[in-house]
Amino acid sequence: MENIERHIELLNSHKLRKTPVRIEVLKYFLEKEDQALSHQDIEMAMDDSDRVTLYRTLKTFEGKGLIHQAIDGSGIQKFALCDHACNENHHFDDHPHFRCNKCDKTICMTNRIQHDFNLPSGYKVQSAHLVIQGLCNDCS
Amino acid sequence: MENIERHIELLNSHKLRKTPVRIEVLKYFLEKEDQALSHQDIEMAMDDSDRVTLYRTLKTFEGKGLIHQAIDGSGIQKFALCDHACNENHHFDDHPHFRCNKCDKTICMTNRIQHDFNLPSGYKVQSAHLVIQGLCNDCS
DNA sequence: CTGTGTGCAAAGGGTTTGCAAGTAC
DNA sequence: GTACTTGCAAACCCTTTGCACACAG
Repeated sequence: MENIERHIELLNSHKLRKTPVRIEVLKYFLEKEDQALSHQDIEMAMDDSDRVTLYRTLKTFEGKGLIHQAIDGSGIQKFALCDHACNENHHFDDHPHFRCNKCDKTICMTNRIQHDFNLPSGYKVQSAHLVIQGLCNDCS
Repeated sequence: MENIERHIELLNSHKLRKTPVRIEVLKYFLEKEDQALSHQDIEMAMDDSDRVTLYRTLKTFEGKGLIHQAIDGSGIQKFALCDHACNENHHFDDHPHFRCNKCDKTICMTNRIQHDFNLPSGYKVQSAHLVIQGLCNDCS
């Protein structure tokens, strides 16, 4: 499919109405595909749109498995596009996130996190998140 | 030194006044030594004490290198006691944190995080945090 | 005694809720 | 037409700031 139509495909496949706000938000995520975006990042990129609507849009997207929260140590909620394997029941976002300490950009990395932690007995692993902080190539 | 006097030792060595609030907060951290505690956790454990004072106490402790923020993916700030090697200039908290998805308890693990990430060129690592989520021994 | 810490009140900022009007399908 | 979405206002946190009084050293 054409990249220009991916947002339509994604909304369809997740059974979401194709409203102007959702299209605009999703297009922005696709444009910044490897990045995790904060509410503020997105809000600034939108034409006008209401803050509240954006909160609800993100919550809806998250609930439908279109985006997931990325842990990056900034203390701020950030969201990133899920990959194709995700749906509303299962998220597979076990890749590391790199956050730049200078420009605060957060990038989703592609390698998988190794799950061989030696936990005390009785502990069960369900997911793991690796956050790497440092300087990105623009800032180093 | 006696364990019962560790809070006094710690306040002395970090050049902090031994006020009742600080002693009570620090005692609680020592009691929960391997855990990362939220503001709320601590507030509930205090006898009465003011919310604002607790914010300031935690900020002071963090500034002096007595505690550090732990990233656990809960979205809430949590703090854990620094180990002996930490001071106001350097924190060495590169151990994984385990958060229980059921009881929300966060535990500091003892093993070190491996720093052999293969980052794209131009990227510089300054710190890394590993968050493991699942069920703790009480909840599994 | 002096500088720091505490507690109260109030301000600030981000997030959520309620509701009426608008829109996708 | 119906159910979902949007935008505005207001409520609701949590966190920070200002200031006068209290207290550690």
